[in-house]
Amino acid sequence: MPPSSVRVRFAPSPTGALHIGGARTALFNWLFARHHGGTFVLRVEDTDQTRLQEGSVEGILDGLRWLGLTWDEGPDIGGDAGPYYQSERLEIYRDRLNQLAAADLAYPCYCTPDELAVRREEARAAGRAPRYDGRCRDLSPAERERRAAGGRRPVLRLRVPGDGETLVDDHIRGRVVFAHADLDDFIIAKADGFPTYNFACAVDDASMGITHCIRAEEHLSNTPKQLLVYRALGATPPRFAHVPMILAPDRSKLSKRHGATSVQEFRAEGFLPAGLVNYLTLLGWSPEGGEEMLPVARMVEQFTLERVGKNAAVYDVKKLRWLNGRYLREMTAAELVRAALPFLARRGFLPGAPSPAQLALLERAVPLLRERADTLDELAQGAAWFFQRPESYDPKGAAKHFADRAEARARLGLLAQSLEAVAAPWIHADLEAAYTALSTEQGVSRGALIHPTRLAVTGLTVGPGLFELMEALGSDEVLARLEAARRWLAREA
RNA sequence: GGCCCCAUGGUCUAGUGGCCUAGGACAUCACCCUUUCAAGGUGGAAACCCGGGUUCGAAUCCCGGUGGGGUCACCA
Repeated sequence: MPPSSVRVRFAPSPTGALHIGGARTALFNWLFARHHGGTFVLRVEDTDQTRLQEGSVEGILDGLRWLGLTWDEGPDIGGDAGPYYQSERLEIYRDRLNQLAAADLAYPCYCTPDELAVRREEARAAGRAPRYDGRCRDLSPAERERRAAGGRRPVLRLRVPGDGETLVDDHIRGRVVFAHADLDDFIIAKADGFPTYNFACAVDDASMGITHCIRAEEHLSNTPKQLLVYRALGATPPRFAHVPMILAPDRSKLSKRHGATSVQEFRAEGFLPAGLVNYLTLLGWSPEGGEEMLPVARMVEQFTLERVGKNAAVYDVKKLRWLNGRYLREMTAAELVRAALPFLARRGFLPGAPSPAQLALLERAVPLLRERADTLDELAQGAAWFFQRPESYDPKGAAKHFADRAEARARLGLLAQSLEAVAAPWIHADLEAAYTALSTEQGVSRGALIHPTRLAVTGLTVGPGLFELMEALGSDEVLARLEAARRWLAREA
């Protein structure tokens, strides 16, 4: 793909974790940039000093990296359009602010937040739109001076034309018209001198040469304001594309009470970056061929804004799990071992730094385990029998397969005997042959041998194929567990 | 409440006036496979929000209604 002039950005505010909605927005921007051979810029929108959260930027960058969404310019790597923290771009805003004030395109407003809040409430109560009433709009220089002398720090408001309208030509939604009458003179600089979102965003997108602004739909109604800023500044706006929101299963905005919402949480639950990325891609976008599972390269190749839908998508963890499970099953045993290690350690099955022998053991178990796991944590969970001997036997299973204690004990003894005759290291085919022979010899079904064994060895009634399981565990361990089960049966009899 | 966006099965979606007896995927149900559980395979049930237009013909275009969402901060 030839390099192009496409420049897009993801501009998170460091007030928390990387939310899946934000991750999806970042992903679409990234996909768009990569598809067009353009540039993906990361910019930190930290103009609200009161809402900064310790470690948030690191968390967000980390989440993005984990997902594989690499950026070409950003806070940590710099770039020609820097700095990439808005808090470091104050001189730029100051300059533009002065420019607008000098041209009387913006004016100082001395109303306090409290006064504004009161008036807003009054308006709301009276059924009127809670908009700024413009009382500082035409203050004379003398009046301004008087208020300033009174100790009031003004904010700066953009002078919005009272009539006319602003057209947003959205790449996804088409032409959306906003009447200026519905807008008010919004604040572009706070009393502390920091710019507000609508101003900083426009200034930065313009000065950073952003060509396409791809963001969540919640920003659509901000767009006319930003367009007004561009106009006042005499700058050319980017092309806008507002992607649909991601909603919770009850169609409300996604929040904590809906379970995992941040990328970090999904990561901690054992989801794979490939699974999450693939799922997120399918939320609001669909490939031409309709395939569900796409490697990143294919997404990049296929991604266009034309195929982004308009309706909000309800996030469905079931499908995420299904996709994740498919990616899990596509990994090699070695990759899976490495990925599962932290989860195994967290459950106390393995030390954080396992020995080569433990690793080798694990590599034998993982192919068995992954067939019934959709996440890394589920895989770890399913590995319990592998690392620890059963402390008890599943009650329902015991009621069925250990009903007659004496008989079960005898049968397990018989089983142990014939297993001892199988040459170590065990191969599952040999084990199966031994079971088949014994079942013929004893005149019982294979199941009558298999089920009690499984219960004795794992304590469970469900799990991987018994013979593969025993092969992975090894003769010493299996025999020891069989013996332990017989002792238990003797005790319980 | 004002403004704005949206509307295909439970969920994600394909569909851009005839190819639609509306396709795919997840979930669900049944069956098959089978030593259990999964995985896998096969099959089933399941949708164009409603009402008006336009048109020979509408899921597709227009209008209205309804419903959902977003936004109206010195947050982003």
